[in-house]
Amino acid sequence: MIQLNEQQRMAAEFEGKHLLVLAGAGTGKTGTIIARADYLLRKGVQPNRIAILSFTRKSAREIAERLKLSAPGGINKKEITGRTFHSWCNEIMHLYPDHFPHHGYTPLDEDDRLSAMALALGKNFRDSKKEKVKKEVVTAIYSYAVNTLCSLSEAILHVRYGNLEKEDEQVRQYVEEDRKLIAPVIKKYIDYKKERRYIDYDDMLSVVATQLERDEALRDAVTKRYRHVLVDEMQDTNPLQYKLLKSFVEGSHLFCVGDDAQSIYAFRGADFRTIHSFTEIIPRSEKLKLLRNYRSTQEILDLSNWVLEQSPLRYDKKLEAHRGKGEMPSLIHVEDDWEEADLITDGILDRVAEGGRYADTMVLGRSVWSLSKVEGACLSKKIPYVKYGGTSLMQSAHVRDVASAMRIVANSYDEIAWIRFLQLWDGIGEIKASRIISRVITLATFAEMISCLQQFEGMEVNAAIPATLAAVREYNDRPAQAMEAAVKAMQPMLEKKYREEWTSRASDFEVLREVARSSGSITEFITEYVLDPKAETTFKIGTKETDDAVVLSTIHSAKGLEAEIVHILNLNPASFPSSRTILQGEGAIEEERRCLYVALTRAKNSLNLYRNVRSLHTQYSDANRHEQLYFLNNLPPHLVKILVNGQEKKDFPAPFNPKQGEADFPDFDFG
DNA sequence: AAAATGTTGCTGTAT
DNA sequence: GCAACATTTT
Repeated sequence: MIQLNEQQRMAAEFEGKHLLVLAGAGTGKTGTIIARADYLLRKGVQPNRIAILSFTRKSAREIAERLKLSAPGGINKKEITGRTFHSWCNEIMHLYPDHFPHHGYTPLDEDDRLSAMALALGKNFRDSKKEKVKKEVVTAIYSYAVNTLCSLSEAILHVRYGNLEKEDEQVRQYVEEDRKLIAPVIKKYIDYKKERRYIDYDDMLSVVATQLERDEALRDAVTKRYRHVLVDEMQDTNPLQYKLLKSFVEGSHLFCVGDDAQSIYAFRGADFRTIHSFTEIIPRSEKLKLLRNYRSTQEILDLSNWVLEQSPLRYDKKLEAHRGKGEMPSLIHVEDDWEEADLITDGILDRVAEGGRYADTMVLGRSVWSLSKVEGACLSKKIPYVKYGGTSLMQSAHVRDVASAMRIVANSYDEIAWIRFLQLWDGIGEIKASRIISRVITLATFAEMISCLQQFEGMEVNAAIPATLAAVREYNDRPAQAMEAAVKAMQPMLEKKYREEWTSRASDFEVLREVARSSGSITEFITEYVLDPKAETTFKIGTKETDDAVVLSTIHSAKGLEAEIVHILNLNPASFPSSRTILQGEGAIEEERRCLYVALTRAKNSLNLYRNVRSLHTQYSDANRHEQLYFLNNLPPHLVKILVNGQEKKDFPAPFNPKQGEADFPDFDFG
């Protein structure tokens, strides 16, 4: 059994219909979800009747693992799963295939979705101002509209003109003109998906949410199946996910846990204010608060509270440390990213030399590549680490190459896979590939396709192309072998393409084969892998497997985690908030502030912030504005210890602020 | 004309 | 690590 305080126990053993638990950082949110699931299991609820939902794969996995440790004996622990909203929707489609024509479609990951949108856009798409519109922007607009259930105009206004005055006549005109141009493009993208049997991430939620709302029989069946729906990080629910949950209000029990101050997914359409109105919107629901922080020392919470107080928004939150006083957080002045990485990794080595663990330290960055210098320093100093967030194996070129052959076998309409697969072969480029695709993609059966490729009229087609596909097809029900066949057949080209890198890249397929082994078909493997591509990279010391490793993570992926020592990279003006955010208006800036708050509240004992001289200004934007908005402006001196070159100082060295016309780099000896 | 190779610049956070 | 663009080779 799990140790709980009075409030946590009340939540876990709640006997009413629906419950919302409002809980600040470190008050045991995840623990309460686990305790709730544990309580239900002990009461005899079958594990597959409980859906535990989260927004990131990592926290979903974390919950499942912790629950397995505490779960009572006599139950099948394999059936305990924590899942993302997306994988849950995929499961529902899988369980009730008759209600979903999209069942078995090829899921598009973010890169594929952009490729599909590029095809819909055509080259050189320009808006009414004759500016080139990027596929990324149109995709963001469409995604925002789907996730927030809003109109295309509202989405355009939010994504493209978020910082401008909504009521302005000129702005309205821009939006209207954009809408006229973009609407047909989006229609084309939607038609294209249907034609090619594609389903993107947003569709997975949208299809299931809509079908559940419409189809009473289905809703009955699904709510009977999932009696208890437990939602972690409720503040990150967007309107589409909320719509999905509403189908469960009548037949199931909702148990939601959240914290408005930790909402950092507004970019995905989340609105933390929905948790404020939870009890009004959901009938027969109650609210509970968890107040006491068990994680951090008071000094860490004082700084976190202060950051939140600077916001014009009111979060009605002041965390108090159950643990009492500790060490003061440090704000450390560094010259550049390399010094930053060096200081942090040296600190890790010192601690380990004194008998500490690698796993005591967590390094947080705003983006994945902000972690790269620290990663490099870990590699060169032989520090074991796990890196969360960022590109998974599936996004790396060699895996996509091999997967393309498997995808064609799974879904012969998959044009994006065809393009990639064909261009791997000698002498086939964009033009020849599209010629082949246009003929092959209309054929009804796999056999016809193969024979068409074998005797292709008007062009010499390498016989190895149909041979490869036929070989992969042999193992349709054994994805691990299918992958092996694909790698074998494609090896000569892959070796040529990746040259001396090939040996190290080839070892990735061994890892992937293990994953593939648990899937029953190629289609299933592709779907599961897109939904959970195991994005973490682990560095081991020698060949020894170790679970003691430094954690490198984005702030987003670190939500729900904690560590003794936390380092936060690049806490400079121009980074917090970033120049990009400043252009997006106040909402984005406030989200950025919450992001910082999430990062600060991960620390248990030691919190180290780095202020990096080199990134104090960027070439794009107005340094004054950055200075003005910097989240650590007017930081009261009693909250942090300022360190410059290891010495405690009263203040920072003067910010490096070049006058106009002056070189914007520090003195450098060119001799 | 099409493919292959080289270069530059840029990347938010997640599913 | 890759996409978009530029240049060289087939």
